[in-house]
Amino acid sequence: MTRGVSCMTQSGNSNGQLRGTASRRERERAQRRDDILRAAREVFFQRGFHAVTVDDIAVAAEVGKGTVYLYFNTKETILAHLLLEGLDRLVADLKIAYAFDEAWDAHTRLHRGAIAYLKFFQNNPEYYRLIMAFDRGQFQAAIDPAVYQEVLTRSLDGIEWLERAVKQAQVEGLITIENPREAAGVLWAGLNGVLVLLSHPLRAEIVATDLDSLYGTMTEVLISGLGK
Amino acid sequence: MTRGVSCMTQSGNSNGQLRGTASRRERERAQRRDDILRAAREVFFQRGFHAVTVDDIAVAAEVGKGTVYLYFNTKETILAHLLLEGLDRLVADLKIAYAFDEAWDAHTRLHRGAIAYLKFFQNNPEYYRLIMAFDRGQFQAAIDPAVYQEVLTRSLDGIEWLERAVKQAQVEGLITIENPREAAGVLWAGLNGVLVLLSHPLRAEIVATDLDSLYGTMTEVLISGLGK
Amino acid sequence: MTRGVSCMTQSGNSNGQLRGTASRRERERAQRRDDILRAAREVFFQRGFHAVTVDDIAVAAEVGKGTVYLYFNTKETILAHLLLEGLDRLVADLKIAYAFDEAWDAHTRLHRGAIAYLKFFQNNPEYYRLIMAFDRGQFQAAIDPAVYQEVLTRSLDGIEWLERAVKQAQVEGLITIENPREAAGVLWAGLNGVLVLLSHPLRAEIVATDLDSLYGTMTEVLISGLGK
Amino acid sequence: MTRGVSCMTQSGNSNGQLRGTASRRERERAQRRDDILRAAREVFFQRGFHAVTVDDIAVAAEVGKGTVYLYFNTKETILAHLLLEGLDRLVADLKIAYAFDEAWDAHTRLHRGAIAYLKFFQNNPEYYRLIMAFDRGQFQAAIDPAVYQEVLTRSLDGIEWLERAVKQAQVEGLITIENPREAAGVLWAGLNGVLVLLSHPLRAEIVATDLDSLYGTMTEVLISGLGK
DNA sequence: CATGAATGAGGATTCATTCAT
DNA sequence: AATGAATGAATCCTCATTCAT
Repeated sequence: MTRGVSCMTQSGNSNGQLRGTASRRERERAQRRDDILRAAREVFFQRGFHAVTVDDIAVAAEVGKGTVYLYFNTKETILAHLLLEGLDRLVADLKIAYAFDEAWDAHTRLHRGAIAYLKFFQNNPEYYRLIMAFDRGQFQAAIDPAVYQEVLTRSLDGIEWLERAVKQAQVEGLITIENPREAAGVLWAGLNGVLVLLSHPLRAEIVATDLDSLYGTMTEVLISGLGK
Repeated sequence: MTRGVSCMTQSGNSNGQLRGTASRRERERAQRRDDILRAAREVFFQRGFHAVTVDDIAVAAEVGKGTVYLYFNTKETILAHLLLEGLDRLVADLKIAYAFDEAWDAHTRLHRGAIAYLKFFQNNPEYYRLIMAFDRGQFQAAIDPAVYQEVLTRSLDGIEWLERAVKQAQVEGLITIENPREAAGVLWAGLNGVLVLLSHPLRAEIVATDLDSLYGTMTEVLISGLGK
Repeated sequence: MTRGVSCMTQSGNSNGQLRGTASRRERERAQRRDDILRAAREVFFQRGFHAVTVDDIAVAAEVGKGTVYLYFNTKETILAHLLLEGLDRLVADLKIAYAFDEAWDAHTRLHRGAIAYLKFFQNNPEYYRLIMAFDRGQFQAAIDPAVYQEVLTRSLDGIEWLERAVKQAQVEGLITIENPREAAGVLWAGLNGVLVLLSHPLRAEIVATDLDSLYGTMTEVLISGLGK
Repeated sequence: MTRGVSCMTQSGNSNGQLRGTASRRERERAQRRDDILRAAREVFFQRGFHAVTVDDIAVAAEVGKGTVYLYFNTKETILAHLLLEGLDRLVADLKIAYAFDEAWDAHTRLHRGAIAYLKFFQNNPEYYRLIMAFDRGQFQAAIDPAVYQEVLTRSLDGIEWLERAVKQAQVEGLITIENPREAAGVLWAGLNGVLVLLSHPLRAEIVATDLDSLYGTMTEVLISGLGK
């Protein structure tokens, strides 16, 4: 819902229905674009960025190689759009989870946020890896600065919602630590730390613990610890 | 003699003096090997795995390109040995920090371990990134299974020391959570989560908090939370 | 009507007014064609044949890319027409200069021709380069044979006027060499040789002489030498 | 003779015989290099720079594609070396022709120089075209500045010898024009102008004159004209 | 043991041209 | 007539690895 709009490079045709040949052209363009992104998603997620050639994407999308370049300037750009896609999904999930228009208590809200993050990780492991790996290596250099900004902005949304929930928890006396940004950082770092550890086959083997269990424990430990 | 030893960076050569031409040959081999690893360390850490060619390494090591292949089968293998090197350092640091032959209380021991991990991260950011990035991407496939085992073994050392400290903390009543492995997992995940978050430029920007401060808070929160 | 006419840049359209929709269509076609040629002239002269894409031309002409191919079969054809355009201009300039309907003496006529050639070179350096470079490289193969013929025909006009002036000079005793075609060849080769040398940055640097001066000297030397 | 030495990138081993494996390596390298240059000469001269791929050169040289890049950084570099090769030959021919250690009169010397230039053109038409085309188009940008300098230097040799002969002609009263550089420019421009004209199929057709004849006439006309 | 010359598979990107609308 | 989306052939260059000396 949100994703489609926010990722569209051109358009901005928010008026829903379009009519005439111009609109059909535009719809076809959007369709092609989505075809290519879907194809890229498949092959990137399956075989990894480096192992995939632009030809592979073109074949999977059933278009010519040149067509891919008609919609995306570089291979990296395609990956960047998948990254944004993933971030969109995550942000959307978190928005629903935090639901600041609902009258929940802080404990419920924090739990819902934590659960939503875990679910996102479990349902979209490739997107999660993409988001976490972003900016590592020489990838960052090849990326449109606008995309970087976009990633930053969206990520800030997530952390700000968390911070807002933390403030509520402070009001309710659940959390006693002063600095809300630091408390939010601890929560994010702790929960994400579990995902990072267990998303890695080798480290998962070392920890030898069930993800749900460890994540749950971490949630309790953090909330408990933040409340002194 | 064993491979495990040979990848010690500052190899103690604790068996004293080797004599005769055979020993000189061996010493020269070890020297060459170290030269190459040192060179690889420099260029890999400076420019990244992909940007570096085997030629670069050979030039930096002042040996022929073929010589590099005399000591390491593939480019990936070299990186793997750097990874082991980093792990060696980390394990050595942790061993000193935990110092189970000392009669410290659990709180002190846990703190010392946490501080050692942070120091390692701050003093060897490239080694840390290498360790964390291990197994991501196409790297894992190209790696010698023996190295994988080695990494697993060493890492287990670290987690077992942590677990041992946790058990001591349970005995002393500092930690009330039942499963010591889970408690150790929470500690590792939490502390490492801070490092992961702040080792990433973009996320560091988002969190906008000082590393030492956040890491310290996390330590307190975790210990406090694990003690109910 | 004939292709030859259509490539006149400032086409005289000497057949007066065309009327009716048919004529309007035709005028519009001619207009589009000129738009494209004008655009091609700009971009080719500014950035060179190879650096320019058909898309660049289309954008500069403010037409669709397909439209370009409606008027010219290949990218090379467009260049060929620019070449003819340049040749048209040169021939027109020479015609005015030689002005065989005027009662000038041979010396004046030869001088006027020489000056006109120099002025063309100075006022239209890109056209001059185009004319001189013609047939070099792989360009010749991609060219319409009709264009080749056209170039040949026009060029012959020029040399024939020169020859006619030479014959007048023989009559007047200014030139004593027997074969008028050879004398004309010497004049053309000599004057053109100066332009070739000085139109080339590196060789201009080597010769280190002012164009006007060298050209003037050459003119005198040739006429003088041809008169024994 | 001169050429080989002056074009060698490395080496400078002017001591003739080399011994030992190091020298053999070096000789083999030089041999490979020459193989590639010879192959490039063939295919470039036959099909033109743009029509030739690096693969074509590799195949013709019977080496791998990578090997070509071991000796020359870019395709343009190869052409540049062919250009220098041609220039070397020309300069060598001119040196022999002018032979300033001989006690010839100016007329003889000028004639010998002119003839040598003509012979070079006739024996090495492709080299001549290469030299004349140099610096046109985008080629100049891709070239090593050192090569440009080299071309400049060599070319200056040629023009200086011509100038020296002109000065002798002034002393002997054969040439009365004041500025020797200008007189040399006229001679070079005139003779080269004939070659340019007749090296071009279309213009040769227009002029319709025998090269030897026109060149000879030009020589006489110029010398005669320069002497008043 | 040491070397470094040789290899050639591999891949991103461009662009002239076509053709359905 | 006009358009511009789609195509895919074409090409330069890199670099890990091998192997003869």
